[in-house]
Amino acid sequence: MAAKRVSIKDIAEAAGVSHPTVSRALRGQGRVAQETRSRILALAEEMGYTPSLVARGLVNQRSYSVGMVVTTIADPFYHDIVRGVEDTALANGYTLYLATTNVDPDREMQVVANFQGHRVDGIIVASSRVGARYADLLSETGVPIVLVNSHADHSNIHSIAHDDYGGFGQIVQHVIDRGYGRIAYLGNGRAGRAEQERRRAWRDILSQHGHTPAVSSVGPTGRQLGGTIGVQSVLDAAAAHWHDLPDAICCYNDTMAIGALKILREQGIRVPQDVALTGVDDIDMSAYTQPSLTTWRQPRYEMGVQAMALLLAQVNDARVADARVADAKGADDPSTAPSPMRQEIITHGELIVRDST
Amino acid sequence: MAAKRVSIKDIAEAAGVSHPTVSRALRGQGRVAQETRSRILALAEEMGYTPSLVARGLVNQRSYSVGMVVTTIADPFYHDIVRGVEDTALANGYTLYLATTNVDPDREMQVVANFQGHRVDGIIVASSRVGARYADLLSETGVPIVLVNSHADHSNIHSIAHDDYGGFGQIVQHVIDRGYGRIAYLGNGRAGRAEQERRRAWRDILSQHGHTPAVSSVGPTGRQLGGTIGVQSVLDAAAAHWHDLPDAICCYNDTMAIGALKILREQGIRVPQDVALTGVDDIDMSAYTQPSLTTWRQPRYEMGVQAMALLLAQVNDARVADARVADAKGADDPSTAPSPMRQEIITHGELIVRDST
DNA sequence: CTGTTAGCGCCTTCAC
DNA sequence: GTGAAGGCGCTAACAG
Repeated sequence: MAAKRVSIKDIAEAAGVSHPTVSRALRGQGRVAQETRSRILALAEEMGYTPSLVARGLVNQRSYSVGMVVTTIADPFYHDIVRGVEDTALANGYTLYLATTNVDPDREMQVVANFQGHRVDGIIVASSRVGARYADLLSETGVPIVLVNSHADHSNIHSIAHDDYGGFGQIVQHVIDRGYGRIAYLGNGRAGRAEQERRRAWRDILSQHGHTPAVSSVGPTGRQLGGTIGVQSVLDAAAAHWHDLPDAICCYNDTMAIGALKILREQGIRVPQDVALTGVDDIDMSAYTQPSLTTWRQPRYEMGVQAMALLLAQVNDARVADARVADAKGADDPSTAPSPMRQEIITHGELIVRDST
Repeated sequence: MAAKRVSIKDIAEAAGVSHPTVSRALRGQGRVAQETRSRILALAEEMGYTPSLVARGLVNQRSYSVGMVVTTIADPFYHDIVRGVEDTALANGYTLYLATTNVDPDREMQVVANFQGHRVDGIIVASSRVGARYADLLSETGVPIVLVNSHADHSNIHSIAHDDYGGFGQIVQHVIDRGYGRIAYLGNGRAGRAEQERRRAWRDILSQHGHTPAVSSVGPTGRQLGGTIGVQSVLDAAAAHWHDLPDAICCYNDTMAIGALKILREQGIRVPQDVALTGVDDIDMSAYTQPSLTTWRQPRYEMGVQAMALLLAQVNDARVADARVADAKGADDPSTAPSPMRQEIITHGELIVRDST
């Protein structure tokens, strides 16, 4: 039933001109008589014309779309990143393909293959583990790539990350400043780089202050359930090592801390009187828990914006490079080859002190 | 630098055959000699060929992509819906464009325009208010549409919704069964159909039991902050009407209930001893609050799956219809016109009783 | 079984 | 200023 989509040919016919003229008029490029143009524009409007980005993409060799892969959108950490990416994409005329993978390698492959099939102009991977793991695969597709909170040594893969080491260090420092001595770490067994950085920060800061980073554990996931399971291990380890409760537990993220909070409550352990607790991410919920959570806030939205900006820069660079290659065809001077300097942006967050410490 | 993308022409040349043959071999359609085919397949693999869905889409008049618009992915309610849609899309060879709009009409328009530009094969709108509002706009694009938790009277717009009236009724019934008498409702001033249904259920069930649905209010948003602000209004209204606290407050959703919980706690009001509290959605967090939240769980993932299934059915129907029209060109018998019966699927959830009642 | 021709909707030279 | 070709990568007819 759907009325046949109107094309520039239809408009051309209706206006009594040729398609190229319509094309020029619509895009405001090339010379077109003022009168002709306005007539065409009116006609296009009236006929309900929408340019086909797929046809346009075919000739221009760009799809005006980018693919984004995240592990899961259920993790509040990614919400703002996606928002930042989306807003920036939209503002630049790009539409966003979004795919979630749950750290499933097969799914990841399929998704990237899909993106390639659709000839996305770039891919953003926000997935603390998968990104690094599939860097090779991603890199050989030839599509510009930006990694969020992950990194790879490939020269054509840029990245934007948060200073997890510094941030978590400040949390641990804060806890020490508050006077807590026996400080445990509850990590996320499923995370990659971020987990390593945070654990390392915990160890280093503690050592610098003469404390022993002896008690730590990991939960099976970075979600509430992972927190409940992990905190029990921490308590057990603390009992074994200190024959007592820890003074504080620094968690991988807020969500795990909230899981931990539940277990502590159930065991009659008061926070922060008996045990202090911290998270990371400053998710919405952290201000509403009982007690509210001391945490660390990354500039997530900005990270998303910058990730997309970085991608756009690459896309445009690639086009410039292509043009250059095309111009210089035959005369292949290696010095004209594009030099894609790998760029890595590091962002910094801020400490949010609440009632749990 | 990116090596020129390999096309079927390149493969054809390498294999010493023509492109159409390569095309046939790759798709396993039409007759191709066993030997030729395997040679082509090997070559394609070796040369790293990926079919261009944009070129294919241009000739087939389908993009193998669908657009999904949600108000925000920060609302846990949408996570599973998106997952369901995405999984189903992927399983059927579709890739998903995702756009968030924050109930902003302009944004909504721009996003839909983008989708049209990319010639998506269908659009899913999960946005309790916007969907209904822009039904006209959406409908005239001629693209198959499925509304989630919203509805429109256009014959070509299908929808899938949850039985909010029945579900919320069961929550209220549960609260009554628990013996609470003065039952207030805390709504979401930003929501559309769902808000109306839930409020109506609250009113009806109360009336049926001889209670007066006198005290209610709305928060400015459906998030925690909306809950904090809204619950204060409810308390004020209760004080004015009953000169006392309400016995129970039924909230629009879990997130608002969590906001409310914080205010109640700050005012020394115990849940559920002084006031019982309920939410809707059964978000992850609801099992981890203090006390844990009695709530209602919709089959969200299934809703997403069905929404996509409904869309696929429409897409295929449309194609069948197009074919029929093409066959019958000239002989325009109105009885051969496709009859798109509007389909509306209603799903049902389940009550989750926890400690807040 | 395979090659030729044509065209999806658009843009980009190039003549006129 | 405008129109006439040609082609992006692929598929759908038809020949052979």
